Amino acid sequence: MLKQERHKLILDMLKTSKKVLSKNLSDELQVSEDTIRRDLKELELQDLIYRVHGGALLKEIRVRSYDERSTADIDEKKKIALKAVKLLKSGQVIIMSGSSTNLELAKIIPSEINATIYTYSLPIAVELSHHPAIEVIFIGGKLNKEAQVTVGIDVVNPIYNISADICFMGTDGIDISRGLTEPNWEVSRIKNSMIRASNYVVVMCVSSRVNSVKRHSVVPITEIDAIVSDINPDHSMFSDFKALDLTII
Amino acid sequence: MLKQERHKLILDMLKTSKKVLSKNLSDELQVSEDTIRRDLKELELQDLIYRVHGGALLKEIRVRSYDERSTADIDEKKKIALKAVKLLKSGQVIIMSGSSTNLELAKIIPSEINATIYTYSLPIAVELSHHPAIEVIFIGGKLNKEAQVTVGIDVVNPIYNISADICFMGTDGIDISRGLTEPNWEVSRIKNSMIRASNYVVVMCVSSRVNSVKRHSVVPITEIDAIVSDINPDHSMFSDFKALDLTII
DNA sequence: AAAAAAAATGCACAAACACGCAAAAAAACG
DNA sequence: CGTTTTTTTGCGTGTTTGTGCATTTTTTTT
Repeated sequence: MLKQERHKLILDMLKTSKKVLSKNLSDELQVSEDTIRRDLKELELQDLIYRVHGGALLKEIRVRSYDERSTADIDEKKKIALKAVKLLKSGQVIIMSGSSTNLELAKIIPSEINATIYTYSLPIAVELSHHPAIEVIFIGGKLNKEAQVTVGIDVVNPIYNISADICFMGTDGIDISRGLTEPNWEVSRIKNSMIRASNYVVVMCVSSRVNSVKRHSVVPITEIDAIVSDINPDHSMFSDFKALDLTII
Repeated sequence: MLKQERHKLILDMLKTSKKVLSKNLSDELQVSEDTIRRDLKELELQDLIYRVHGGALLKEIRVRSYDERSTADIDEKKKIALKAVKLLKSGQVIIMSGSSTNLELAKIIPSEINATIYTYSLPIAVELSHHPAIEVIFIGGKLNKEAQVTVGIDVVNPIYNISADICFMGTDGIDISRGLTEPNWEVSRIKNSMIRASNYVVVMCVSSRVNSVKRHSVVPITEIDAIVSDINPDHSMFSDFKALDLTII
């Protein structure tokens, strides 16, 4: 394995797990710890990582925007993103809704994944624009400044022409009888069309919001294929969903 | 086997496997490692591969280019933005192209201005989303990561349905006989449709680029209503434009 | 304070590299 | 067609780079 390959792998690992241990790296990459230390030294010199005793930590490239810092349940959302990223594969056509969970997902997509992603979220598009291999299609429309997503009929129409392999849908409300629900009517219509355009629908939901219902219906629960949450998929909370053949991750 | 044949094969291999080793190549292509090294050296000189000890890797597109470009002539662009902002009035429907000059303009729009702005530039949309009274319509499409704008047929079509009061157009080339020109073909088509959708067209151009011609034509000079530059509007450089009844600001 | 873990340092060695040169191959020319 | 010129290739030389190991120093843990 080439030195640069190792460097890339180390950076990718850091991106997803935020820390790496020299010991683990030497084991996984099949080189001596000395070599790993030299690698980390180089990466530190390039200002790409923050080296500490025992390994290295992720270097925060930029101070993240204010609204992101204040995001509720950010740790839970990062957990969800870590599980969801495993569903991504090269060659897929992907639709991503405009949730903060999806933003976390966008941040940790490995650089070797080569796929097409449709989104109508400004921050997700910005994040993905730094990815070397993802083709980004932004769905235009009137910008909702609060949610930083585009809304309106101009968003719904183009979605009808998409045929996606997988849809990552962030949500505020999922319930066994009422299905997927959403507080904003316009967003509910957009989410509905996104789901109808996708072969496989993954709902990402923090555990505290499972079994909550919002004002506007998006789709019945039967339209959902999988739920990714921050907690153990064997939790009793999900038993009803499992009975309906949903995959819990 | 000819040298160019090898080069092509090497590039093909790189595309599929993302890395090549000099040793393997010399074995597969039946030439000495020295020859392979010379090949790789040439390909590196053409910026097609990233050469490393032991072989070569796929060249990753640096996304930094946009940030680099946006800082060129930044003082001139701020001057232009200061002049252009005076043309903005509440109630207008505005189209903004994706230049760094327009980004500077977006930053200084007074908070009391209440207008609708169409744009296809990611950074401009992000900037405008912080404005309290501007309604932002983002024109979607495939994202060009380098310029951070959307391009393609999906951008041009929606513009035909717009009717705008004023269009702020950043440019790399304006010339009295060739009119507005643009290095990127797709962008030239988008700019053309933007101008046709607008009542009044303002071209913003740093003085050093006045009288420069790029590859693709956007519109003849007669379609332009005003030019905003960083220098004195009475400069002799503009006398020809004035004769055609263009406003110089 | 002692023990353990990790890091720095110096060294050895193999692999990969650069450079010059000459042979071979290809192209250009009369 | 043969000859000259240019390009491409392989080889010998010495140099650089990447890696692992032993030893010492530093940091962390107990």
